Amino acid sequence: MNIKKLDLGSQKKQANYFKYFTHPVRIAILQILGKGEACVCHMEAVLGLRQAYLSQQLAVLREGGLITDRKDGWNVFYQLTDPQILNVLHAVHSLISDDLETETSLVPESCSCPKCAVVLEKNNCC
Amino acid sequence: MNIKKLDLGSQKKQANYFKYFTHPVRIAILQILGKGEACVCHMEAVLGLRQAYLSQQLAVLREGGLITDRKDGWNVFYQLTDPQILNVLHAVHSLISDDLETETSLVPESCSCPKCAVVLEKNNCC
DNA sequence: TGATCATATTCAATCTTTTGCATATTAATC
DNA sequence: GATTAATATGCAAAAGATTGAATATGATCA
Repeated sequence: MNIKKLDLGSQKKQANYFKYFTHPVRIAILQILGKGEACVCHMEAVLGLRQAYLSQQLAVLREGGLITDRKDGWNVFYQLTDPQILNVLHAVHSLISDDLETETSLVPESCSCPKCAVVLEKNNCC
Repeated sequence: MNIKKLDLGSQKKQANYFKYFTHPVRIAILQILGKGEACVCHMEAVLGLRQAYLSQQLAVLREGGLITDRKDGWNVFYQLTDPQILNVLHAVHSLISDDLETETSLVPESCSCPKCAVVLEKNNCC
């Protein structure tokens, strides 16, 4: 039997990329950004997590090139680098969802971040 | 600011599922099975990896429900539980491939496993 | 210029995954 | 029934990821 180890270069790249998706908070962040750009304080409100912790996970995604940031005064707004990232999430979701569970809404009861303030005024909904 | 931690149940499930994809050998296995069922000795020949090591990774995928096995005499043939698993691989591949790299062929120079023996006889190719 | 608000970084403890080695199981053949 | 071929399992050391606490940066406002 021919035992010659392939280098699996392409598979290594893919495996490494998948690591960005192996954390519930990172998935939640990507889902939020899938609906449009958001600042850290917004995610804080939506997810109910401490800022420092979110900032760590955002750094992981930023270093992986999945998200980019844009500074605007006090706030830093993040967005997806490539909307195709959502395809990855959808592929897994449709594979494992029992289609009975209601999708977590990811809508905060209140959010005082600059973006949401406007929306809340108009819609009474973030 | 409203700090009420969501449970992120759906995101946890997804994050856990992604863990099956974070290993180059597991990705290679899924790619091989994407082309049809295969026995362990075939993957051994294709990937040039030791049997015990492959068997460990197969156990991970089996326990995760991504693959199922079928015994046939000396051999155990594996196959994908759900062909949609390939969608996940494709979504990431199209996201990160520079489209210049040639896809690793995953074709062994020789393979004496029962299935390949037949193919090799006919095609001189596994 | 000093206080404050939003966000980022560092570091260490803990937990999980990976890897390699040795050994076990099971079905077929002699 | 002993042997062999194919595959599986258990365990421990090494490597990597997660988490939390403390602290740093940098823009704005008074």
